[in-house]
Amino acid sequence: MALNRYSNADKILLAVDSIIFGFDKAGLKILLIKRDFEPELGKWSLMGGFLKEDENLDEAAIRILQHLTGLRTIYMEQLYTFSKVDRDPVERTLSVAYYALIDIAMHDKELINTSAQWFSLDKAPHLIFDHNQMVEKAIARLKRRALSKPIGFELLPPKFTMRQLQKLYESILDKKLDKRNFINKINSFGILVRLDEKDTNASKKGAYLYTFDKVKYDEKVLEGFNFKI
Amino acid sequence: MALNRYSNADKILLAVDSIIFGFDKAGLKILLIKRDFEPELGKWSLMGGFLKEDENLDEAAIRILQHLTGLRTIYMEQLYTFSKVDRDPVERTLSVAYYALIDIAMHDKELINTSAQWFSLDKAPHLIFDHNQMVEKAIARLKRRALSKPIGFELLPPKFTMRQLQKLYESILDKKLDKRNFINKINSFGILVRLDEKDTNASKKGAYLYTFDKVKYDEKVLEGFNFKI
DNA sequence: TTTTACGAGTGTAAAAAAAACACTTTACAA
DNA sequence: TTGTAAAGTGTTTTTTTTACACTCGTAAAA
Repeated sequence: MALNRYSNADKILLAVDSIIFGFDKAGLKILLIKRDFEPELGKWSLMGGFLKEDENLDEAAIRILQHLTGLRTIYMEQLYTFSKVDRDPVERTLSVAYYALIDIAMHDKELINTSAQWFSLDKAPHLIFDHNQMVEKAIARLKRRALSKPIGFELLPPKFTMRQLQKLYESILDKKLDKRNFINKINSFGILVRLDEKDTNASKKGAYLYTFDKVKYDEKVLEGFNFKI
Repeated sequence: MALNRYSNADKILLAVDSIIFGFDKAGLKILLIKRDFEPELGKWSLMGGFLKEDENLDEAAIRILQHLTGLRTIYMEQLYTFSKVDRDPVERTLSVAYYALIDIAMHDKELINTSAQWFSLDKAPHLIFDHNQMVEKAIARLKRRALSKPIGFELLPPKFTMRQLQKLYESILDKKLDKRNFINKINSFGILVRLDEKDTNASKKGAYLYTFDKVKYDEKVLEGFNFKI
């Protein structure tokens, strides 16, 4: 009886596809790869691979990303499982989408796959299968996340200016923010530490550098906040 | 090459398990079933079954629920995919969890499976496998949902009193609310229509009955709101 | 050497939203 | 007629959010 229940059931291929968000001076970007195998050879796609019998999904997502790009990302989170019957023309395949956050400048040297490329969100090409839908869902999730938890630790360099953090929020929320209100709000969370150093890349006067107070940052990640701005 | 990519990959069993939330006078409940097959025969479990080759996950979730309980639910939503390698002792199985919302009184007659039973959240038994973890995640999701979108259409009878709606929010958020503030807030969304009828079940004076203005309700589901209360 | 240009930094007042709060009404039952 | 139990109803206070403009410091250009 037990064996029947299980043995009657269909076994199915499981893909894991990841939306890799990166951030640099120019804004928020996603990492795409040019497919080097059929079907859809030469088309752009998310980073993806198949789940193995002996690993869980989180492990697969990390393994695939590492293998395809060399990147060891800091933050990955499961997004949604896509299951349309004909989503993959070759064979019935479900795909569990993950999204990841990384600081582009920091990890650029790790990138080993030359067919991988960063695209800003508005200039990204059409993707294979249902990957565009996955990206949309990831953007929506990232937006919600940015409003309810601190974000940036994974996307910014270890030291960053207030304007970089503001720009990050602006690219995620796709909306200009008032700089005074932004600073006041961020400071009210107590997750930043202002250093005595300044960054003079972007201005002659120089801008204070900040780091995250990781303890308070992690507290806020757990408890959440209301970033209504 | 193409065939290789796919044919090297492992195929895996996919379960679909559903957390069914129901609401009645006594509060928020979940529907559990006593397993009638091994392993874990006789233990309590979520409603579950296996995904078939020719259906997508949403379809499977609906089919399984209908088959096990007779219930035709109004609202189902994918929650998360659980993938620990040894989560099912019989065989490697992934499970995609769904959660559903239904009005208990309305659908009680549909319930055909006598081993299915409603439990209030705090009195629910230990469940098999990782099902308790699924329930926790579903409760957290439902809470977030209640704060960002109207909820209740699927859980309440067609006509309901303001106190029933408040009680629903209170059981989801697990927190007492002030009745005047609640009414003011709900009214500000404009999703309710007050009828001339009164319900005298709970009080001698009788309480006004309301219905949802489905058009405005659906608008608010789409645009979301901030129910900070 | 003075002027210009550019981003950095800073605080307050007005408006909106949320929270706190208590008494009256109704109708049935005792 | 009196007691009881739930329904209904607004205002004030507090908190949060928004709007808004000038000075500072430095490097480059005049």
